[in-house]
Amino acid sequence: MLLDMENHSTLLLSSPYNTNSGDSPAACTQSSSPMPTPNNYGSPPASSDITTPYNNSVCQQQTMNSMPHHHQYTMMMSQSMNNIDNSYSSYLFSSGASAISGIEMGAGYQITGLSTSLTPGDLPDTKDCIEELCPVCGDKVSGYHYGLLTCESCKGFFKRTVQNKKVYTCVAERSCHIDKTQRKRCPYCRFQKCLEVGMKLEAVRADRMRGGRNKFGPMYKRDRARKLQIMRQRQLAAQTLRGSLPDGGVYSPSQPGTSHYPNIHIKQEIQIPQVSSLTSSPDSSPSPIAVALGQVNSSLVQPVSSNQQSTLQILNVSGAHNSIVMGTDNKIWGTANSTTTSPHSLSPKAFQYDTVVPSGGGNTPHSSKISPLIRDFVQAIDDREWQSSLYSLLQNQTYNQCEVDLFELMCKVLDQNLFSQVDWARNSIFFKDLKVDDQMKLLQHSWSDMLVLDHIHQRMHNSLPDETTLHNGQKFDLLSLGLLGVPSLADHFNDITSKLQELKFDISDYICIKFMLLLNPVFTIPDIRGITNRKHVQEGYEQVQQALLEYTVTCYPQIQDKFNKMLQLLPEIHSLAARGEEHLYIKHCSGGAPTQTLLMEMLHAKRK
DNA sequence: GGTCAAGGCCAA
DNA sequence: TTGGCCTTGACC
Repeated sequence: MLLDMENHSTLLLSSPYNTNSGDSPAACTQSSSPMPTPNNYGSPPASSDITTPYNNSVCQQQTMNSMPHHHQYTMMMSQSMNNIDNSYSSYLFSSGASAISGIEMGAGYQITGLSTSLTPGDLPDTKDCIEELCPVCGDKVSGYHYGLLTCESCKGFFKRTVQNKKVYTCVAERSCHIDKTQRKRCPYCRFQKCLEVGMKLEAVRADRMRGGRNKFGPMYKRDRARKLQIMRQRQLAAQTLRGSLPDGGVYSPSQPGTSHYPNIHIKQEIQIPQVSSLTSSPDSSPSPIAVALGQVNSSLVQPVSSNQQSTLQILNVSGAHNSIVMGTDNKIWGTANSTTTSPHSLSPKAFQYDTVVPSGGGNTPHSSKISPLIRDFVQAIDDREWQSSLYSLLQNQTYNQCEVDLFELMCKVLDQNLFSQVDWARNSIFFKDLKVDDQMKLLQHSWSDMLVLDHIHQRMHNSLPDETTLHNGQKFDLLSLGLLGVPSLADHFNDITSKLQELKFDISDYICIKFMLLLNPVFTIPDIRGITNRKHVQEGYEQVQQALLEYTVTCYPQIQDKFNKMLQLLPEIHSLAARGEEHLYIKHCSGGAPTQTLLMEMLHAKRK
């Protein structure tokens, strides 16, 4: 049963959304009745294990195309796609931990006061120097509410909506702009935005108990510490730059979006929302934008607790095509994919080296014989973040949706993976020492290869199934992520995977190959322009190459020439990735793919 | 005892 | 229904 739109026009006219703000008719209607079951509204049947009452919607068929795709992180793209270098550099420059060769006051921070002689000891607290804006409406934040910093108004709105199981309907395009003055006009879009930016349903207490703390307390604390650190770094950078100005100019915060410094972009945009919800913010499973902007230290990511796997319902385990339904916990897969024989195929994990070296027989080397380089690589892997982020995004994007555009959803997941990839690279040895321009060029030429490799890794070593059932009942083809949306590449993909399995491709192989893909463009594309520190890249590549060679010889003596056989598969991976890229590019040019994503920026960058 | 993120209250 | 302010109570 869909809400009758005509009947609701009456409600519409008497709605405060019409009168309180804005001068155009209200865009949405709402119902305060308890949320109906999905079947009441003809939604695709949901899994029986879905316990949340918020999976229902009274909306009409809603595709991702009609969803507000203006994820605010795209607002941070200071340049158009035709200016990929500057645009992408904004992500990298915004890193709190890495090079600050320019200052991009992103993440919604506003400097409201800058001392002219700051020292680490007298830097102001975050409260004194950061004024964040609500990621939902842009109003002033009043504190952490339901997972992230929001204003008091959106806090109350979110609480009422969840507590009272409100059901809203948008009578427009479900992409209503939400800001301080218009937030009342469309509660549907407002609530969608609340979810998009990362407000957490589970933070609203079912028992309505007052006071106390919830499980997010430590996350808020870390988030504060992180923001304070970023703020301090930016202030110090600003101070440095100020000292270099010929006129000794002083930054004036009174001019939004401007600066006296020609190369400093002081943005006064709203707080960067979380692309994914629920587990995404502020740090349990970082959103891609948070990751790419350097707001997240991956080491802070909370692991998915083991008991969260319990409600996973495996609907179908059949050969290589496992199918699962997302439970209400943070776990989406947990069954061994029968196509793999990896000993590490129980669940995504943070790898300890001793668990990933080949075992059994007399060929097992003591881990001390393994290169420290590889040991560090492996121990830095934490696939729980990847898993958690994926789940969060899929859950969030299908929350309260009858039907979503699966291709667009895939693009969003790829985009998120891309942000994670950028963060991984940016914190990686060799790469992190490069100038941002060099980093950009390397990533632009390797991102798709690495996405394909990552997917192979997730399937082989983490039992990623080929399909999952979304909360709204739709099936999502996880394998399409590895194929970059080209189903016809499945055979090629499986062929590569099979060859790697024959070579007993393991975690160490994976991470070394990934590094080699990242650093490889210098050699595969000798004329790549602008790499200023080719020597450093080359040295890094050769060190990883040597470490991998020694590793394969030491640990896999029974596999003849494993090293070279693996390298021979790289062109195949590249070929597959290139076809996927081409497909995505064509889709994008024909308007069939989301715009203003990092994914599309990357696609365009290579074609400049 | 202070902090602060929950829920509650109530005027608009 | 909204949103500012108040109360509560676990955690530090």
